[in-house]
Amino acid sequence: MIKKNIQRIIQYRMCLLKFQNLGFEKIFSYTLAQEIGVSPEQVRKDFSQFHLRGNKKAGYLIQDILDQINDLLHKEDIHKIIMVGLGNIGQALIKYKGFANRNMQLVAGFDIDPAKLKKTCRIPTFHSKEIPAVVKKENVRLGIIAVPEAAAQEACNTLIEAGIKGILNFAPVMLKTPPDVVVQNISVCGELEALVYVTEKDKQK
Amino acid sequence: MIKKNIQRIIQYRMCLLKFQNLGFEKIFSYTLAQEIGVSPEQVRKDFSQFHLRGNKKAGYLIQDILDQINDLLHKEDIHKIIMVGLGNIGQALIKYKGFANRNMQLVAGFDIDPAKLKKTCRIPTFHSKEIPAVVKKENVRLGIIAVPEAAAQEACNTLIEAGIKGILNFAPVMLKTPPDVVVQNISVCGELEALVYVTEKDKQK
DNA sequence: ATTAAATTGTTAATTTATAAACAAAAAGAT
DNA sequence: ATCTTTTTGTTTATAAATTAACAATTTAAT
Ligand SMILES: NC(=O)c1ccc[n+]([C@@H]2O[C@H](COP(=O)([O-])OP(=O)(O)OC[C@H]3O[C@@H](n4cnc5c(N)ncnc54)[C@H](O)[C@@H]3O)[C@@H](O)[C@H]2O)c1
Ligand SMILES: NC(=O)c1ccc[n+]([C@@H]2O[C@H](COP(=O)([O-])OP(=O)(O)OC[C@H]3O[C@@H](n4cnc5c(N)ncnc54)[C@H](O)[C@@H]3O)[C@@H](O)[C@H]2O)c1
Repeated sequence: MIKKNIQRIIQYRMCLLKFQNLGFEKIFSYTLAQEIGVSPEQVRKDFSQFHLRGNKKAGYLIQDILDQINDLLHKEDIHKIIMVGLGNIGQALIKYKGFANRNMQLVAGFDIDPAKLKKTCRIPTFHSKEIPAVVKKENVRLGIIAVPEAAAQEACNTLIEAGIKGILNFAPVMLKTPPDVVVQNISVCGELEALVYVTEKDKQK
Repeated sequence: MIKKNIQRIIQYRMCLLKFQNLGFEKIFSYTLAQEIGVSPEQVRKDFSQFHLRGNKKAGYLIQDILDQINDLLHKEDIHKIIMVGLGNIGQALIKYKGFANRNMQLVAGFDIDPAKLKKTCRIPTFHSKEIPAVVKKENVRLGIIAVPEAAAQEACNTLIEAGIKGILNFAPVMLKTPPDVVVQNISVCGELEALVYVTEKDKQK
């Protein structure tokens, strides 16, 4: 549902950061293309569509492109996220150190199981009934659903009701949402099934 | 890289199982379409491409279509998976109960940190140097990478060398692989960044 | 028995995405 | 100063994916 070109822009950004950390100031479409596994034409087309300009014969100025991509992706802000479900996946995400340097911040976790709320934790945790209050107080727009399949739609409804506009869903169900609420699904088993399909097909050749 | 139609077939399967558990024997393209958020024409087109036939005016026989999709997805076999990296994500996956009923089985976990290998665990764990031996002995074709970014390509190379053909990668890097080894990336931050982009764009309207 | 309604499955049209082609500009070489 | 090479950026072409159209068939209704 989300356009492919913006997804690649997100990848280019990571790649540009990598090369910048390696000490480079400029980069060619060819290099970026190789890194993320597309054609150089694709890179130039994507850049063109987002008005990211380089220099003939001299490639792209990494800092310049990064500044503009950061603008596009609203990297001037820190994006607050709440998480519903503090089980296996929930705990793993809470412990994850990688959010900060992508300007993401898990501001609170929620569960209905009092045992899960007792654990000391890097972020404040509350009973799910507190979701509307916290979302309003912290002005949060993004939520992660990490509850069992059976509870996912209900959790989703609560998030929508509270004013969340983007949901990352780990539960293996398609959530029903109004048009102004966007869902991205992460399906570990689904991806593995797709891998089985393609690798078994390759085998036959 | 993996075709969209097969990814939807995987979704249809989950949906068919759901309706079967609800007691239904037949289903219409319209219902499936609504459930996974596509048009009925898309469902019929996908089914047509995989030779999944229904009955005019009577829809699709759930059991029949399931049997055929199960064939397509090689659901007659249990697919063995190994995992490299037993940190936050690795532990969450090991504890995950949902693999079994999708015919997936985590058969071993690997790490280089002896502390991680000491923990008692639902599956056997080994030092990473044992990867080739285990892959060969168990005849594993799928691997999950859940190591830090800096170690991901090395882990990937080890898996490839050992004979793994499909890799699910949680590290935020694009892995370099030969053409016969397929990678699926799971990028939590990337998905969140995409959500920020679309939800902020919606806001402007 | 005929007609109407519903639903599939295929074909055609449209849209979107990717790839190819190439002109324009810049840098460097002769 | 002129020519060659490199690389961008746009335009054109091709391919892939989605949507629309509609004939064919089945069921049910009159
Ligand atoms: N763990 C994994 O590796 C993994 C992999 C793929 C998919 N998933 C999916 O992610 C989701 C979470 O998986 P998990 O392994 O962390 O499960 P889990 O059972 O460990 O955790 C689920 C948590 O949600 C809480 N919960 C239940 N109902 C709730 C509600 N209505 N409101 C708030 N909290 C509620 C439970 O108390 C529990 O703490 C599941 O849908 C699962 O299918 C998990
Ligand atoms: N935890 C999350 O929620 C989360 C979210 C998004 C992405 N990721 C990505 O997933 C990966 C794992 O994240 P994590 O939070 O589980 O990290 P972690 O640090 O908790 O775990 C990484 C594990 O890998 C092991 N390891 C390091 N080098 C290794 C090697 N060469 N061979 C085998 N094992 C090795 C470490 O000993 C450690 O146990 C990272 O790349 C991270 O960026 C994690």
